[in-house]
Order: sequence, then C-alpha cells, then structure tokens
Amino acid sequence: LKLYIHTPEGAFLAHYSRQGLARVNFPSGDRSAKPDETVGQPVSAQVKAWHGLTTTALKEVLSGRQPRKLPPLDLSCGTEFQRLVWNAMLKIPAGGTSSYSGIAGDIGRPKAVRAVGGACGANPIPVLIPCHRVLAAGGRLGGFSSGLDWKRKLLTGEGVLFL
DNA sequence: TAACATTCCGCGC
DNA sequence: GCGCGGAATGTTA
Repeated sequence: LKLYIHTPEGAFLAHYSRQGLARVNFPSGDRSAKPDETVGQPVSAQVKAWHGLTTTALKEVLSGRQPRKLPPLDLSCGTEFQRLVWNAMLKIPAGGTSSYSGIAGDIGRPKAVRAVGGACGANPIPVLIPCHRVLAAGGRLGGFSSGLDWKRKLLTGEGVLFL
C-alpha cells in the first residue's frame, strides 16, 4: 500500500505493510505528483494514523529537527545483521553523526565496517532511519546510494559539518 | 564467488 | 600533508 508524502523537497513515497512502515522512496524526479494517494485500495484507519506519523516525522527530519514519534517500522525485509545496523542508526540524534566503524563497534562486530556500509545502502527507510548521518573515517562524507546530494543536503540541514 | 556507501598503512611527492 | 595503491575484512545475492 503506497501513499505519497508531499514536502518542499518533492514527493516521497511511503509503503505500508500489515506491520507498519516498510519502505520510503525519495522523490523520483517524475512529476506524477498527485494529491496525496496512489495505488487505490481502501486505506484503513490504522494506516492513516501511521501515515500521519510518517508525514510529520519526515518533515521534521527534513527541517533538521528530531522527530517526536515514529510509526511502527516493518524491518522484516532485512537480515538479522541489517536490522542490527538499522537499529543502531536509529539511535543517532538529529545533528549527530556516527561512522561506519562506529556503528560496527556499536553492534559488536568491530571488523564488519565494510558490511555496515552495505547495510546502510540496503536501508529501506532512508531519512527516518538516518543512514545519512553515517560518515566515513576522518569526517569524510562516504557514500550514499540515493545520491550524495541528498546526503549533503540532509546533513547541512541538521547543521553537521563534514569534509 | 564477486561485489561493495571501509579502513589502515606505506610510499612518493 | 595529501593522494594513491593494495591488503584485510564481513555480509549478501
């Protein structure tokens, strides 16, 4: 079940499962900007409530603030390792940062730095799961699957400095 | 098995 | 100090 979220940065697309928010896509460039819904289907009250939370949280992060409340997240698409990484990233506050090696240490696999990078790239809910706050060693920017411009923009909005 | 959103170390400039 | 090359390394499809 997919619903759009309109923001000043474009229309994000949120996917909901029975369990909660399962995925968020960045604005895809195409201007199929419809009001606030897409692939039909009756929207349950449950999902409407989740979508409200998602929308609010997304806008908060986009404006550099710490979200008050997140909808339930459905991370069942990930492996156990990936969920460890994603949960670790959720603990990074707005305006804060970590590093690939920092996350690796947090989850008790200090040598899995490279694999952490892979898990970041597999993050199904960017922005809300702040993969953009993970920098490379030495404060260097590192990578970003959805485009480094997004990473730079999000970090700058949160007042974070990087090389 | 190959492919990575890494990191560390050693060189040469 | 900075950039480049290469090795070590864990996870995934």
